[in-house]
Amino acid sequence: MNSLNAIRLFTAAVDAGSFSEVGRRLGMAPSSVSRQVAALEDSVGAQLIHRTTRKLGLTEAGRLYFERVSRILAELDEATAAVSHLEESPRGVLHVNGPTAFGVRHVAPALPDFLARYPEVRVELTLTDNFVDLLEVGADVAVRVGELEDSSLIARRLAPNRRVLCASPGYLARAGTPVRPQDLADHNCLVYTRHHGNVNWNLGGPDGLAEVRAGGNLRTNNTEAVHAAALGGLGIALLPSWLVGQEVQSGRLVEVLPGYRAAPGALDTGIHALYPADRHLSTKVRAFVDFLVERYGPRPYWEETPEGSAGPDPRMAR
Amino acid sequence: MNSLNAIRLFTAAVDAGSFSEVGRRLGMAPSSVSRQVAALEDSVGAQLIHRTTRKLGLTEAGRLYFERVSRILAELDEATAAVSHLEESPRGVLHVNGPTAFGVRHVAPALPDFLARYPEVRVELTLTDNFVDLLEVGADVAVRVGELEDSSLIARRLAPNRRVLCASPGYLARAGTPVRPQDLADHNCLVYTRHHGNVNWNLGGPDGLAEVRAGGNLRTNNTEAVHAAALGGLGIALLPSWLVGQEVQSGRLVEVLPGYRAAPGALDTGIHALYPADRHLSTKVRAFVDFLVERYGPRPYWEETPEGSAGPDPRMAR
DNA sequence: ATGATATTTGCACTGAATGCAAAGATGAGA
DNA sequence: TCTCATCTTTGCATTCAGTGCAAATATCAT
Repeated sequence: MNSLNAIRLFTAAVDAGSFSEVGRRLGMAPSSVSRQVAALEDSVGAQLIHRTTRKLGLTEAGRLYFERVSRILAELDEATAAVSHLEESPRGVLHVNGPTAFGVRHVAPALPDFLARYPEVRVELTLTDNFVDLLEVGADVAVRVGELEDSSLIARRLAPNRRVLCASPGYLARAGTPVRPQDLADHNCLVYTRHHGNVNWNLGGPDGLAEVRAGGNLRTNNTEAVHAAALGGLGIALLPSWLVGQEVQSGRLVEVLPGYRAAPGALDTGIHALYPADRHLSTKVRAFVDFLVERYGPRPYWEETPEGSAGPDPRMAR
Repeated sequence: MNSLNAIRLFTAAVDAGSFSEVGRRLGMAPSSVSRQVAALEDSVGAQLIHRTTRKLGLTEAGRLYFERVSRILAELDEATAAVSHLEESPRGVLHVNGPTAFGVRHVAPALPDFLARYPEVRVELTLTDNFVDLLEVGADVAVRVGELEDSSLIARRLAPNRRVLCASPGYLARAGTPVRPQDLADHNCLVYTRHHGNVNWNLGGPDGLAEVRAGGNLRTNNTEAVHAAALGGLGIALLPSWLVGQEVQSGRLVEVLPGYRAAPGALDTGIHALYPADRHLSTKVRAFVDFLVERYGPRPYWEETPEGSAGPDPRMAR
């Protein structure tokens, strides 16, 4: 098992023509150089350098070894430089993982700006709705909405995840607009069932928490289906603001009971970027997470209401 | 300055998929593997492997580094193997240096047998009459006749260097044959002058040393010239046996005062092979020197006389 | 839930690498 | 020819990196 340092000293000695000169250039004792080269010769089992007090001369074995090894050292340095280069600035392929609904609406639209800012980065975006192991899928960073599995990953908060009640103007015109949480019992509530059961909506408002039994003629485990049904005027839905915010702004949906929000629960811990807790966080991951934090900001664009501050204190949902 | 061992452990970890497995295969503690890889990551400045308690996953930097580095490691092992291979058996180029006269007569004629025995060796023979630095000319081994410069070289005795008196039959018929050393004063002595001066011949015989003033109408610093003159019948010469031995055997020259030899002096220390005093003597040099020792033997073929043991005890010249 | 196994870190220890000084060797120059 | 400067090598004490063990923490399978 020959040491890399010994090989470097050997080539340096060939270049310099003297062990002492190598010591001078590299700031070490000539005896150390001598011993390292001698150890290398022992390890390869052949004399590499003929030594005289005054001159060094390469053996045939030494000449052969030098030619091959000096090229190899250069390649090794090059490989190290290439890896270090990767971390000088955001560069290379960035694997991003996230849920489909959020990814389509708020990650993919952000990528043009991100890639414009970092031209040497290429993004591979994989959108999956089941929680995947970052290592399994080979992702560098994941965007997660809601629950954070406890793991060795680092979570950086990107935005709050607030759920609001909303319905289409058509439905409200037909069925009326609730003014108190209890009124929901008389409405067709479109229920997203994460797992079986749990059909109650916990709403927080000016007068504290109110648990409302939500029921109607649609229950599904797919948020998009709830969304589509609400847009179609089927009833009142409890949906995340990032999903309906812009439709509320455009008027295609109307916020119901605007003073009330889903009480913070497992689903409402916020939107986070997750990445491995490595000692060396790659610059491309850091750049991407920073970019998302900056883009969503403390108050994401999907939260903005046309009237200004119509909603309750946004800190409530934190 | 990254350690070669760390790189080997890194690639081993990628191959094995686990630090513990590497430890098991290489017989070391998993913690050592972990630390070496961590140190490598610090040295290149990038995370190479994502670690989980259960799985290892390559970073993009790690993938890039692994691809390049595993090939480089293979090349390095190959280079080491190539050098070691050189020393498994005599192989490669053997640079031989020697004096012209001896080389032409006794080294070059030996090479066919040597090369036949060691087919993988190629010989580069350089014959020079001035003493050269082995390192300067890049020689692996030198054959030297006579004086040995004191140096760090190892000298292995190949044969004695005896000088004998001889003349052509024609000269002796014309000028008579001396029977005592003192008779040489009346003969035309062909003098080889190593440096200026020193025209006396010190002869050893049955009755001890005899210093004879040698003089004649030819003095030269070239042994070959003396040789040619003696063959031409100009006079009596004191020449090394390796130069005239076979001509004495064939009768073209006749030994004069056969009981006397040049007394051992600087020129008569013998014929030696010189090679660097390296800790690793290359097999090709050892093979060549052994070959010459065996070929010349304790009594070189040029010393053999037709009558058997006509000359004095050959040990005298030692 | 529990057990087996994974990585990592603290800690003590061993061995390799280092620098310094001295010795031996060689070439240049007086 | 002698002396000096400089080179390589070796002995010796010291330092530091690398190692193994044990404990802590984390994850997957049962």
